[in-house]
Amino acid sequence: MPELPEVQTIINNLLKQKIANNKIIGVEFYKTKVLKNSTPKEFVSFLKGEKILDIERIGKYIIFKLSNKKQMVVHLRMEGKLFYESNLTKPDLRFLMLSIIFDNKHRLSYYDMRMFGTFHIYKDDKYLDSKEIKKVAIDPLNKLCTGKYLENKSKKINRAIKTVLLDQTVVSGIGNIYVDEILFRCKIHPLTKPKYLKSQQYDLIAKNAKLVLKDAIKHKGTTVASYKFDPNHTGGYQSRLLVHTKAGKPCPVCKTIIKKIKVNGRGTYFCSKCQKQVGK
DNA sequence: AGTGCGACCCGAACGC
DNA sequence: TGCGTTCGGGTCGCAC
Repeated sequence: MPELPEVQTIINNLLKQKIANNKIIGVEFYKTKVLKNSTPKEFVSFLKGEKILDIERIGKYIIFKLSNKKQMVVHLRMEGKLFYESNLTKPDLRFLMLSIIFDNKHRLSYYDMRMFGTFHIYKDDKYLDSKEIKKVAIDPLNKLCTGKYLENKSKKINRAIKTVLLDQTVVSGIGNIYVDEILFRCKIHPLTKPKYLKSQQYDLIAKNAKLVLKDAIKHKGTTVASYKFDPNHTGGYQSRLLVHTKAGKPCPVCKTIIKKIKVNGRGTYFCSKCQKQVGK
């Protein structure tokens, strides 16, 4: 699932392919369900004639900065894919939602098996006031995302620490894969309530979040289901996962068999020996 | 205000 | 083999 490292990799890859500064000449629609605040007609007239100047990330949202102070905000949810390509990606054709066509004959195509992704369009930086972007808390890679910050933000929440770290209004960009990896490295049980965690454990969460997420970006994200950052490339971080998807396998630290439980409905992997639950 | 949970969606995985 | 059922994932919105 695209989380912070996957979204960042997709952006890096689009910019590397020099998507910027080509003029948009049209849009082909195959399904229109992903358009959230425009009709297809409005969407195409909004984009036509504009250029993508830059691409940024806010949490798991992708912000396309367009000419004439326009912005297109995309969220991939679980299965969304953005490919900059000269031809449509054949095996994925049945999941093709739309293609934005450029004057160099290339296209930015959106594929989504689940049709869960979202496209919003805004002018004059109004995306910053939109309800989806306003909710996004500090980025875990930000220097200001410290143990102290996480502690202050979490301590009044009476939910499992895993659920808290997945809450995008607490800290943004972390999803179900990386939260398991971060908590394992911190030796914190995913069901632990924030009030039972010490300040130094919050410091550890802040530190390991940066470490894991940066390392995952370095390896171009994690492919456990279908994530690809372009039609021919999957991520590489799956080979570095320590607990996520490892149920039944030995813990890389103590050889105890990794368990899988549900936390707030999410599949959760952890080592019951390394990650002891404190309090209830 | 904080919390819990169903809805969204449908291919893949699973069970019989 | 082939059918039906369940699962999962991020986020929203509603009920308590």
